[in-house]
Amino acid sequence: MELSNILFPNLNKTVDDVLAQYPARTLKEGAKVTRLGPSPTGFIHLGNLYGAFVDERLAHQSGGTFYLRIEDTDDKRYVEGAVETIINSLRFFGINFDEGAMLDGEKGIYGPYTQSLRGEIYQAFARKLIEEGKAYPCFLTEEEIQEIRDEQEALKLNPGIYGKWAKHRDLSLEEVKAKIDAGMPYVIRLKSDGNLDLPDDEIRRIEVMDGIRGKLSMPENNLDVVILKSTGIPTYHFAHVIDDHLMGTTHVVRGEEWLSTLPIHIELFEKLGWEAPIYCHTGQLMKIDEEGNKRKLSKRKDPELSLDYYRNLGYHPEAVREYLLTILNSNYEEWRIENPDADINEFEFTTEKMSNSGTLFDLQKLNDVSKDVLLKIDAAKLCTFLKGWSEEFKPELSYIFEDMDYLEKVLDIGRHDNKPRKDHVYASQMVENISYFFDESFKREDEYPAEALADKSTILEKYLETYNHGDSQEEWFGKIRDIADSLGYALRPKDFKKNPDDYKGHVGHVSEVIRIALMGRKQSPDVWEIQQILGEERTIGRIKAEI
RNA sequence: GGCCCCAUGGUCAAGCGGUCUAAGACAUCGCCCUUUCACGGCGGUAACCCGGGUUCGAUUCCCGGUGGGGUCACCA
Repeated sequence: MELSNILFPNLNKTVDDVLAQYPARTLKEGAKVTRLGPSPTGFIHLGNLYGAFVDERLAHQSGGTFYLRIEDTDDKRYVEGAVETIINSLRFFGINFDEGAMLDGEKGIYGPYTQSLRGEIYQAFARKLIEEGKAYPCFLTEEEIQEIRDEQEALKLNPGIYGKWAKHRDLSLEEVKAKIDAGMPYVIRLKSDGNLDLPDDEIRRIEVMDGIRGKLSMPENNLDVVILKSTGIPTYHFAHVIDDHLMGTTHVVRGEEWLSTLPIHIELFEKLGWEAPIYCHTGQLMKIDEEGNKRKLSKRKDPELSLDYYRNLGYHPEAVREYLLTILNSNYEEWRIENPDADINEFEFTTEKMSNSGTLFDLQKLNDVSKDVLLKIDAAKLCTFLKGWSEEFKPELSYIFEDMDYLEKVLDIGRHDNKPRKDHVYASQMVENISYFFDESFKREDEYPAEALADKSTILEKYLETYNHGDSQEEWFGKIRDIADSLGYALRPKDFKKNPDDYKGHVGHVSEVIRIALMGRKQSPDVWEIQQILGEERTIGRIKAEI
């Protein structure tokens, strides 16, 4: 009896069967096939988005294919509904898949696109490797492996199962059979040809051209890594190699944390007789916290790293997209300045222009980018965006959306001048910014200026007396100047600054009184414009209330 | 600790041996515009990690160090 039959008694699928199911892709010149392979933990973070953007751009810019593969080989981590979350989150940011796992099943002929459904495929290849003597069953228990590790540590050797430490490498057929009959669990390990126990200059090195980093040189792999777990499920390493080959991936984009396992993957490709895809190892994403201190974005649990964090605050997806592109490709920002209105798709994204060192996530930069992005979005769309955000995160703010025409005017204040206002940054900031436009949220936030406090009521009374809602902006301000003048305020701030003793204050203080009465704050866009939107009734009402 | 990646101002970064008394953007500071704010304009502060080479000449190439990061699982 063959070893492979003992190990895979019920496996009918052969490698040839599998290969026949996966024809090579017919791609036009230069077309790239990329993939996103998230594990379904239900947690997507900025780093995933960052990588996904690279994948998406590379594929769609070249007329290639971008597909979604669910890498659920770690059963402990599966979270219900995670796939939907992944797809929806990415869609929100404008990233759509052409193939692979979809909301309504699967699309494409290279499936199944969920690794847990591909068990026989991996097993078929594992069996082939065993038949060729390139892999073997290993019965080492957790305790035994720990003992090996301890011993290696004591000897100051690199830990791991390799060389003479790979004790089950050459088990006889009988030994294997006996252990299996005894019910011992086992894994399948790669039988690595690598040898690192050599003088430095004799160690074989692998050389790989990385799409982002250029030439990479590192010692070959020597570890007998697990390719099939005792459950028969493959490890990431094995699944990656099999899937990306079968599914015709041309470019594998992943974080630099994978760099150190690259030799494993290269050996696996060699053992299987396949050509490896082009690897693109991106730098890590880090961040600056609110206090301005820098800190690296830690692994998975950092809530500030969650995409939801930015959704919650209400960043517009276009803004996040634009920002990510500016840190993704060093020449993007320049291009954007030269082509302020060009479609994002017109920018030619290249891996060569990608930064290969860790990038600090800069919230201030995001905000700055966001201001410009939001300026280009017309008010009606902003309303829709704001409404969508509110419905999801701030339903209590529904009163804002009762009159969408009103909201549209509010959001559009000062946006069409030569020097347009850039008040809008993100949704939660916006609703806070415009809160005084709604009686439900209008409140006095600032104090009246000391210079004009004594005249407050007088100013407001006079303002009311002469108020005419139909006044032009010039007429309107002329009246304020009259009030200021009659009460002893300088008409020009400079005069007041020069001779502060000659005046109570200046015209700015007078209009500040009006501004606070109307808006409750001393900073706002142009008062006249706001009054036009507020309407006569509400304007007069607020003035009266403060007298 | 072994191995690997990375290294220009506070941040993101141009630069790929001379054009660098080192670009730009964000942040910051000052001035201007101005009835506030925002916008905008002008200007300022601020950097090639260190040490050796190679070279007529190094920010740029090589080596070493230092620093930061990653990785050493039946997780991805």
